[in-house]
Amino acid sequence: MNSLARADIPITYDPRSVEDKWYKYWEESGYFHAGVNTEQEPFCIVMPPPNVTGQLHMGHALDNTLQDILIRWKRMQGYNVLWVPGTDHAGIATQARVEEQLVKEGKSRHELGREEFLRRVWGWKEQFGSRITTQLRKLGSSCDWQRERFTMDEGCSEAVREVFVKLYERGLIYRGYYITNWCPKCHTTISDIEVEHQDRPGHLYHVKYPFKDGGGVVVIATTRPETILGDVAVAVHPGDERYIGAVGKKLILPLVGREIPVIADEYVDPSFGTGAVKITPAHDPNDFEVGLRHDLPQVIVINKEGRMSEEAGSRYRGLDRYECRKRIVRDLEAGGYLIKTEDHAHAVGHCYRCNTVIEPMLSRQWFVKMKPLAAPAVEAAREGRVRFIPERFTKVYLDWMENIRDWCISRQLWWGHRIPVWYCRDCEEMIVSKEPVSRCNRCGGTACEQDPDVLDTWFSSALWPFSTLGWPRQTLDLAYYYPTSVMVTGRDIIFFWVARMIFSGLAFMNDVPFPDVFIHGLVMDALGRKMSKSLGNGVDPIDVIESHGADSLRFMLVTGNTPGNDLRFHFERLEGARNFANKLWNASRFALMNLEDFEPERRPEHYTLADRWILSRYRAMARDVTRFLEAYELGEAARVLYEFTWSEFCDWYIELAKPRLYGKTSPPDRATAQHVLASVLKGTLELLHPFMPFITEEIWQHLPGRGVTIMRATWPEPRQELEDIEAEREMEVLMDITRAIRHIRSEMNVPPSRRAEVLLAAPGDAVRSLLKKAGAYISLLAGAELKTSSSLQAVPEQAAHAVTRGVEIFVPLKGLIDVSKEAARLEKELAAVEKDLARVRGKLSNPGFLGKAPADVVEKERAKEDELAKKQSAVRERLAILKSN
RNA sequence: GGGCGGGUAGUUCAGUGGGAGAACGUCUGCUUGACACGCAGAAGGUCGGAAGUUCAAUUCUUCUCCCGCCCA
Repeated sequence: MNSLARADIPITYDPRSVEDKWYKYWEESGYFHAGVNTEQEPFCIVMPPPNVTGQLHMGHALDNTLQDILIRWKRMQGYNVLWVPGTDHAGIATQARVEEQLVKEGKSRHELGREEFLRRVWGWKEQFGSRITTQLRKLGSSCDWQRERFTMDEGCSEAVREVFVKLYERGLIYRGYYITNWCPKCHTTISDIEVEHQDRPGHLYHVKYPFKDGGGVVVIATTRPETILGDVAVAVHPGDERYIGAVGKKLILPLVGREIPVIADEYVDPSFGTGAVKITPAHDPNDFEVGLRHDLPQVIVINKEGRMSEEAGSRYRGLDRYECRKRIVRDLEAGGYLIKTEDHAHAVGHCYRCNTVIEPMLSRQWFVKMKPLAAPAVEAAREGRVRFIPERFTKVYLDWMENIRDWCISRQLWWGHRIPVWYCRDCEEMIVSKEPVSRCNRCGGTACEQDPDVLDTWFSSALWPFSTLGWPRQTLDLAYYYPTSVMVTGRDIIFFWVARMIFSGLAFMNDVPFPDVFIHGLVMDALGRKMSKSLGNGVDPIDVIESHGADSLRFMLVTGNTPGNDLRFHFERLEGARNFANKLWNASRFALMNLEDFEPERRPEHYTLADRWILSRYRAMARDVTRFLEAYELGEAARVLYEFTWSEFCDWYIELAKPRLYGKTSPPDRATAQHVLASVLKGTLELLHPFMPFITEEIWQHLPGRGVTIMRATWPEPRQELEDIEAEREMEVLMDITRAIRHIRSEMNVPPSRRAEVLLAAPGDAVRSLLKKAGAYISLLAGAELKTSSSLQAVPEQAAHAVTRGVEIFVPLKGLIDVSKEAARLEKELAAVEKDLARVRGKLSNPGFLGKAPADVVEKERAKEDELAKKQSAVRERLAILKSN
């Protein structure tokens, strides 16, 4: 099908009838698939894996649109392009969803048992695992589905075990009894960065602790009085004169009666509260550290349910921690211990998953020792081997990396990679092994049990850039595609993920996983709020795709957005993108309607000014698009395409080409117009393809001289020989004059249907010959009958007037002109000209400007002065004539 | 408390050491042989405030106010 009869092309673009068809074609034709070819330069991205049982949200849509743009662009540039897709097992989130299901059935996971529970989760994964990948296809993501990976597939699991064992052998993984962040709802430990600090109103309770030997009290201030039950000391700053005599003495713990010492520690901030701090090593991270330094006992008074434990004593045990707080406060008051209660806002840690208040808790956990791993990762960023775009995120990354704390990696969950460690029940030997252990290698006993915990989900994601390429096996893919080319992800997971991939890559591949990290912001709702389930303000990308098309969604997400900055979702902007798609569709429809007898092989003999102009503009646009893409300025690239297509190609070139295509000039001229129209449209579609893959393919397939797919078309290189400065300059003049006439017509209410006589006085030879050559453009686009001369013998009195580019324009309007209205218009014009002129002359009379500004800038100002001065006198003369009547 | 981002037309946002831009909205006029998801025209801004550097600052520096985010 070389062209379509007019009736076959719908007047409005309908993405629904187009998108699925092309995606299926691309995927089935294997156009997304890549393989090693050492003759070619690779370009590789691994997709940030979405939650396997989740569904596509706007963040994914943005992230994958940006990746797909880079991927499609590089593929057209001739790189060997691989985009690896995959999904994440999302430990806590997925397990929580399945547990919710169980609750509905009136069961718990413990009733089911580990094995049965895991069967249920895998079933859940099977049920929903293809939902998000289907949705990614609807978006147009051109990833290699033949290489789709899952963080818990066999290869990734092997990588996880390998890394765990290697890190353990290098002494970088240890097990210890430490304070960690416990979520009483999720029933697991979480790492420091999974804790979200939110400012909450609370109280600061001042409580007096009496000395054992009579003689006074020490007043402490606390926000968590319930932890008094676990106090083992009171600490003061060593330099605090208020407490010099107290250090070393014993206090009696209120309500409990336990003897506790007053100790001195640098950690205490003497300016906060009373300068005396109660120490609860089992329930506060700072107190824990103090406890270690002073060899204090650890008294656990809150259990894993967030309730008071046996140790809390009979009066309090079993109470919820907040219930207990109330009772303690009452009891302190009754006992005369409570001195005062102040309002006090403070940051409280919440679980990032379920928003429950985190309980610092002592327990035995596995940790990664971070300092040795962080050092090379810091180096890599400092030396520029990893570059963040935008650059400012380097600092965010470095600040975190340089102050990093050990990473708690064990989770008290069942869904995830089980920790590859076994314990011998007989001799308590600990065996760290990649393979299952059934026999103790010390005592030979056969009662070996695997550690019940699983690893943090991010432990496996950290390996993603190389585990997906085959590691720990030394595959060809790994050798060819690693390091990958760029990581595209949101600013919210720089710590969680990007940082961990970087140190993991350095530790196990001896190289950074990617030289560039392209960071984007978050997609907010129209009011600038984060989209969230609880607010119900999320916009479903699939709904948007069904109503407006994936191309519109993609274009909307990418335009007007700068790297790293958040973006608001406005329905109006989506409509704008949809309108653009429709504009492109109709421009193409117009072209196809006029290309029926087009012979692509025949070279044009003579280009018109309009042809030379649009080809030159097209070249500049193609150059800018590529430049912007290279700089990761995707929004700017899209803007340039939008403006060229709409404001230059459609508004001017197509309009100028119409008479030629309608056969009103000559057959060869019609062929030339066809040639330019087709080639500019084709190139524009190709440049636009990474942004709007579906519509561009649909149109491109109808164009003469097409190939198998636009995906494999060659990326248009800006051809230098198309540059034509003279044509651009001349067209600017013609366009300005056209606009000036249109303006007058509109102001003077000359109906568009009426052709107006227009007199042009052009004293300059160059302008006059241009008008002679291409005045027809003005006639066509301004609906004017032109009469041109170097000067007018008889200036019409009844005429509207304008001056631009050294040309005086008169639109005679006998009987139609309102003299006072026209005079007012000209007065306004004159004022504007004189204001400009005064500013330009101010500059030109400044010796500093003349002496120091570059010559071309001065020259430009001089030219401006000249033009403005001429305009001023022309407008003045015109006013004089009007007023003399 | 520390760091970062933003403050530009009614709204949402681009952008830049030398003439303030787009989209949407508003106003006016148009069934012009691709498109009313359109065409043509217009109105609308002391580029948050102050000081400094410069011949020249919306753009660079400092201070300051407001909004948002991250970290402690």
